[in-house]
Amino acid sequence: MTTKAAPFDELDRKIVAALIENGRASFAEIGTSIGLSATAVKRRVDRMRENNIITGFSATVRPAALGWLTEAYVEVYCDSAAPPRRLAEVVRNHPEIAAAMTVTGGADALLHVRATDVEHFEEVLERIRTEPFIRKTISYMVLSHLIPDSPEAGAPRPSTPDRAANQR
Amino acid sequence: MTTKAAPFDELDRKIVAALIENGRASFAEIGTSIGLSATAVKRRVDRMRENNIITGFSATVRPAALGWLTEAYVEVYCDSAAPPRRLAEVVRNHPEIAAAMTVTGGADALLHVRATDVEHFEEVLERIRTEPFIRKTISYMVLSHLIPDSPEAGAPRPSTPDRAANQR
DNA sequence: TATGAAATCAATAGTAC
DNA sequence: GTACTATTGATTTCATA
Repeated sequence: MTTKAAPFDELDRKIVAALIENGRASFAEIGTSIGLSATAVKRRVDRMRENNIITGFSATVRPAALGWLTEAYVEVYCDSAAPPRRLAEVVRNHPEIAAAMTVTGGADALLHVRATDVEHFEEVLERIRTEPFIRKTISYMVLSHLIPDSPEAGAPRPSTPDRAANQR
Repeated sequence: MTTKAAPFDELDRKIVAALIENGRASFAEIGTSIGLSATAVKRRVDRMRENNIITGFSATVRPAALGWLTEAYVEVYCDSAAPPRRLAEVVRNHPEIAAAMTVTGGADALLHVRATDVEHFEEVLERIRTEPFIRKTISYMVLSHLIPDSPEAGAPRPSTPDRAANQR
């Protein structure tokens, strides 16, 4: 069972869309725009949070404003059969890795890395390449975003904006 | 002038971190955790929104729950000198493109594409390849996320969850 | 140019229907 | 699904360092 008994309808869709656009919109405000009472909207939101359709709320931050000026995608090649379990552990050890996934194609994984500057990025890369079963990496530096206000052009992981903030 | 007169201090950093973790946290709550009054927190948040340090608030959504089951990164190769202006326009025409950036390396751009399923993805790819100056694309399908709750494992662009929602 | 305290207004969380 | 209500949060005003 992939879907459970979650009657996800058009109204839910509109509520989610509204909350993606403005995560602090009030239930009353959303309700007005879709023709529902605030209470009804709240109950639907609560249900969607229960069902992990909505997993949370977050501020969108311009990373450059916090000192994260460098960004790259890194292909990772592992020894023989890469164990995704272990790879996940490794990835969590480096807070500069904003996202990581296994992918089809030659590489075993693709990392999205954020760093304060090129020097910092090089340091991260060296750290990653030191990990046991990582054989090689290929980096693609991000030059500019073609969709500037997309969520992914956004914030780094909350865990460690420390270094960035200090480096200004 | 890159920074203007924005005295971004340790307290601001903590507020931002708190709001990234929970975008609906109350000012009082944040204030208590960092030793500031709700009023002071609100004023700092307002200032950071003014200064575009915080650009907005958004719900985090599990795309699979909305029917976006397929995800890929697509390298795009353009004819001769690719004009980033035009490329940005093209990218905006395809709502399935969640993020797009120019990158170093062989490719001119890297796209993050979300689709409901493989069939839908193929359709998107054909649409992209039909665009005037796009010469070739190379796709890397995402198999699994190694950081499941990262923001980027999150929602597609608010513009068009329509197709996904209908396709359940 | 910052803060905090108090008053007011709006939103949320319950409850009942 | 709505209506009503107690509580909580947001916001404004004012005083202070």
